[in-house]
Amino acid sequence: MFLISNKEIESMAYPFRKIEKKWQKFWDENKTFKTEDTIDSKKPKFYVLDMFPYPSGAGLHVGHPEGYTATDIIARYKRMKGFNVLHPMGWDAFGLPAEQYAIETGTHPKVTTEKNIERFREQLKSLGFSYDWDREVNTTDPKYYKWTQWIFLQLYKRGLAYISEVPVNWCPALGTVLANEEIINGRSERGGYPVYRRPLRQWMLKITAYADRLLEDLEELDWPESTKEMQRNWIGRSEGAEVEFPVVGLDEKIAVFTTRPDTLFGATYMVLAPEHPLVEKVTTAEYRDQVESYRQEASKKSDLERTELQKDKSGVFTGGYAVNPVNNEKIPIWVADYVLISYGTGAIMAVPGHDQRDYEFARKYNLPIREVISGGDISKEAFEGDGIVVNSSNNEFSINGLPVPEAKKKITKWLEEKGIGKGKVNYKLRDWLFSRQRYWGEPFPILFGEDGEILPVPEEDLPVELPPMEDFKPRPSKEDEEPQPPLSRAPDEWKYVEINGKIYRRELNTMPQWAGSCWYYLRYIDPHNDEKLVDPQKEKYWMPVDLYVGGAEHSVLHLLYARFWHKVLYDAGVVSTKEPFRKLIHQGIILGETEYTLYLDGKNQPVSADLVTNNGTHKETGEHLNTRKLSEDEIQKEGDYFVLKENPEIKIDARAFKMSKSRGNVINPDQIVKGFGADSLRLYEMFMGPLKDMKSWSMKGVEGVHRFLNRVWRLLIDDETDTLHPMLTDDEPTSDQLRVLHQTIKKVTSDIEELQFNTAIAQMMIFINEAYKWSSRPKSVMEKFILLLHPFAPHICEELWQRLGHNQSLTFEPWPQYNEEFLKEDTVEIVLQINGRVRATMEVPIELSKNREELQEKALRTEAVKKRLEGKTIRKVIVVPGKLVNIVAQ
RNA sequence: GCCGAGGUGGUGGAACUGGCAGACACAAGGGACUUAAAAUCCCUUGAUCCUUUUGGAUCGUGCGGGUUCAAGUCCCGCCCUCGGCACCA
Repeated sequence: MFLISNKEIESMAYPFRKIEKKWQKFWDENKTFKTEDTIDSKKPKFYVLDMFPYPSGAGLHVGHPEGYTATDIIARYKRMKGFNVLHPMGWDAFGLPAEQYAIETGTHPKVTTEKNIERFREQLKSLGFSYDWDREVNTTDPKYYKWTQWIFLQLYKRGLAYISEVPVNWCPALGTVLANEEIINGRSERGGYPVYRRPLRQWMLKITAYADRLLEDLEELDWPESTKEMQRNWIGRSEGAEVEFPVVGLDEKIAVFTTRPDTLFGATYMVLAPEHPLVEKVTTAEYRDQVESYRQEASKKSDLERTELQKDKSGVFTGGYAVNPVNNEKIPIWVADYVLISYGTGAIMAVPGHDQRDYEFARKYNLPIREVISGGDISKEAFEGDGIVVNSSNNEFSINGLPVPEAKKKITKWLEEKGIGKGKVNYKLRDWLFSRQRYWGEPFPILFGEDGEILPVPEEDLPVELPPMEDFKPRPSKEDEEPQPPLSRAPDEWKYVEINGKIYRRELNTMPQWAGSCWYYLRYIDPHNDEKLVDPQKEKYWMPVDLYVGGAEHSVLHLLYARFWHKVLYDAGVVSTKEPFRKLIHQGIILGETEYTLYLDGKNQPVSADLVTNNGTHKETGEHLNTRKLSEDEIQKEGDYFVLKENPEIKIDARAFKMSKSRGNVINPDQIVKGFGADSLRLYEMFMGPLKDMKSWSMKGVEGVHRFLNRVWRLLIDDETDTLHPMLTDDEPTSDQLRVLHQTIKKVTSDIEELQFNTAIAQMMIFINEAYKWSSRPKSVMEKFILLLHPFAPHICEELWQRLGHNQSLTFEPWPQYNEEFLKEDTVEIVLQINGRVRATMEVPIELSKNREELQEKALRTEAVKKRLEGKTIRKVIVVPGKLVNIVAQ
């Protein structure tokens, strides 16, 4: 066995460790990337922003540098293009992730947060990102959250922040309430704990007041269509009517919202949500017990259970009746949890003939089903499509014979005239639940008097600092107890404030994680301003953000909240743009290496993958199967599947998985930087595939780009002497050399503009492959190439630039321009097709390739073509100048 | 179920407004250098078939149709994967 040591591998590679340290130190000491505070308004600006990270205890993972490298390439490129570039970084350090980590490790969040930030900063610096570190922000810094609190006060002043006792999503395991957006399938997004509904007094932000503007202004944004669509769905605007149904025997009316007022005559019963306040009044003595127990039952269910059981609708009759105002029909009132208290009015008119949910319910409980729109077959299913209205008239009014859209208009107008209803717009979007029963968040700048008076903390007293507390942990509370936030255990000096002889108590809840990240992009513009959130002159110059890169998981939460706050600040005159982020890109997630998995049964016999369910059990026997990872030489491809080499009957599962600790497929960037260098990591992350796509990691791929950088190095540096390579010359470049160079300039430039970094790198590889064939390496050509490579692999380029005799960083060197003259080739290859199939090619001088007649003639004179055309009649000849000649013959 | 994105060699991926499918890289195979290995350099590499060779033929971008001189790209119908939403009245 011949083993080689790491030392030896190192000696073969270019000295990336030395180089990267050297230039990181240089950039740091010289503040190379500092964006001047005084604005040079003669220069065009470019604001390129990353979604700032939660400094988690796990440190950076390979997903972070993906987006960060992309933005760094843009930042470095734009600087060379003469732009004034703002490229900052900071920390989203409040909130659940940081706090959970603190709880798990039993250390105070302030301590862990500081430590984690330290580590993140070091890791980011080790990757050579060109951030202006003088603008670093930290959401947990009182100087920062002073302004988060200030924004809250603006919201409060405008009536956009209010306290309300509403049913909230209570997560006992986390000891806090959560926003709707933080719940996935009835479980907390963080940790996956069950969530229950319970009423609590909470701060709410009136995002619904901005629903229309949030929807409309999406139009002008250069964002992924899928993200815009998600926000549209989340806002969920629907037009319809609100109609009032009087309750029989009571002086009460039940208001319902419907998008189908045209089906009013088909309403045969009503349903109230279990939480609806009128349930008690409507319920008759006879039905009280069952209604009560149904409500009890429903309230105990978590959201998860309520949605999981959705297939089987349940409900109970209240004994009460309402009157359908269009036909004075007496219809029964039911309670069912398929009606949600939080949408519309919490009550519906049920039209089983034309709504599938009502249909199922009516079928189950034998309620009448009536057709009022023709076109379907309501004996089989509800007809929800457009049709012609039938059976819909009373003595003074009819919509019979009208198509659905017209019927809607007509009946809405009539309802308004009669005062029994009106046109209405409803949103799925609900007000933003803004309180958390947690320690690690911004305190609210709010005081309560003994009489319940709400007193905002005066602006000059901001920030309200978080009190230092040893015991910061949330207390999971019992279901029936009022939750006690950690701040309730704060010292009395903090909790109570005396103003004009009156004692006030501070708000004890804290703000949610999203508060600090809603506006951080503004603070970067003017990070040290103690007088203002941001100086208006600077804001006007830098906003909006020109490019924002971050994960698609923030499509709704962060990006919707930030837009909301931005619009409020716009109305308050703090910012000058309606929208914060002009262009948005989501980087795709990076999966672990592809794994080939073989399934084995209890007797250790292999089981073909098509017999295995998603949960890893046998489809036929239900047996839980073991797995074994296979190496690539144990498998082969057969048709669409991978199979076992030694037994091709057995199909193999070939998949890449999300990186996770438990799976053990997590790639740590530090380890890549150590083994191959930051430049290799950056280059590989960009070379993997299109930025937006999901892709899986490959160590071999990293080695590949590392080899490329080695080739770049050795093209310029003689390994033996560690000096400039003897083949470097001051010769005039040849036209061939200029052509490849200028093709590369052109391709790399346009690819960077379009964020297609993988193909830009491919072109640079082509250049290097070509350059190795040359007998001399003109310095002027090599220097241009180094400038092109620089945004991708800055360390190696700075070093080579310096060794080529420059004593300034290349950061502000002008970006190379390509010259169309050099791209021209003397001849062009023209493809000759016969009946659409390529049969030959011919070289023609460039000027001739534009001439249709000559091309056609020359093509027909070509031997190979003549041979093929023997005995055939030419029907047609298609000539595409500069490309091809296609001869159609029979 | 609904909405969005996507399916191209052994792998990751290229292909401008329809004009030589598979750039670039990885893997694999062969060769050079070396006592040997590593590193490096050169060559081959979609599949099947024909030919002694140079070379040639046929098929091939999820599946089935269509438009066109020409389709990965356009149109119609379907299948699958990923992401999101999901009693929203």
